[in-house]
Amino acid sequence: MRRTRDDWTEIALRALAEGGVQAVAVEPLAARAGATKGSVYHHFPNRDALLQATVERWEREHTERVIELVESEKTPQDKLKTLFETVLDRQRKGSVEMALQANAENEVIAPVLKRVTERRLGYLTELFEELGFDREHAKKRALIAFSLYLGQAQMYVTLPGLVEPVLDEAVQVLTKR
Amino acid sequence: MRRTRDDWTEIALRALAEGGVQAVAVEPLAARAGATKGSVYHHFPNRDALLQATVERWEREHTERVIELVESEKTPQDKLKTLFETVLDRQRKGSVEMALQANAENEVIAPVLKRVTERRLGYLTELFEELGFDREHAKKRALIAFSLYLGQAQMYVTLPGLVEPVLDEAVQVLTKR
DNA sequence: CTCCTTCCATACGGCACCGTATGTTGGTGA
DNA sequence: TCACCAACATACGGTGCCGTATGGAAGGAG
Repeated sequence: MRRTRDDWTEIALRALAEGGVQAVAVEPLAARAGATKGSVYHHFPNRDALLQATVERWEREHTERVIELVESEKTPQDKLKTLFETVLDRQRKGSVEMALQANAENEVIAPVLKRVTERRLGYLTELFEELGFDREHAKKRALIAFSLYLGQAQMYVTLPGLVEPVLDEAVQVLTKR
Repeated sequence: MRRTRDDWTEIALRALAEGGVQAVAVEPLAARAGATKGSVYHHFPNRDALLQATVERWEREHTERVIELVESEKTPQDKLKTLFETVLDRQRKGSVEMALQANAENEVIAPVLKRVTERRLGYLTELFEELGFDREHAKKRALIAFSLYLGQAQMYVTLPGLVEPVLDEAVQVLTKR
């Protein structure tokens, strides 16, 4: 069976979601794919290059996806709620997002995470401006909302089951002037 | 130079803060301490036992510390603000807290993290009850506040500098009914 | 002093993963 | 159909860490 570069990033992406950055390792991945590392090293110069291609693929494919999903809602409140709900859905089967957050200081991951975060903060800022906040306050709310998003995701790892019942309250708190 | 069990957990604690769970490794730690792993394995049966003793020491020494610090403030608002401010201080030199959060699914770390989180949520719930919320809403606010705490800490890793200006707003948002 | 326990160094084997070097195959164009 | 090249497999050496086995030093109890 022949494999392309994209095949490997896809396999790596799955491993990343399930086992974290550590699981993106050449030999285990190759074994899992029924191949040998000879194939991987044919497509990538080294492990970091594979990791980088993988997280950049994730960046392309998933960054806008959350925003698109959220944008399908009508009211800003519903958009916010949808945002937080995706947190729960995503974390269930293990998520790439949390795997990256857990390794935010990795030199390959850091720039990707930075770009994605800034993109999302920008979007959230617009959202709060729609809600009638001036730019300054909208920025602050956006940061608070995104921090809350991250925190909820983390909490879901530590103490699942506590997060769900709190979503409406969170949205209310965030949108109240 | 003779070393005690506590000496090793102290060294491990420093490594944990600076390099994460991965840095709590027998051989590097021994080298760093100017000893050999013979010493470590004399005091601990294996690496996991060292890690466990280390995080449990952290639990004993640092869990209550945050709460005590926060309790020194007068008004509930000030307490909340102090809570968020400690996030910033702590993260600067690398923190044990974030190292644990990044490895929340580690079987040694998970139970410790769970206990600490529940303890803090309990405290926060009381705090919101002081603020006049009924128990039900206080619980929700506590969860929101703690999620925000975690998220801010994580954001501080990814995009430092954005967090500071937002603290007052966060407190206002959280305490508004 | 001497014995005995505690503490530790040294030396070893083992595992998991990285990266390289080189041989092998299967498809493709001329 | 043959020559070539991309796409592998295989085999090897290297590194970092784990854990064990064993002998030696250092300090207190007698």
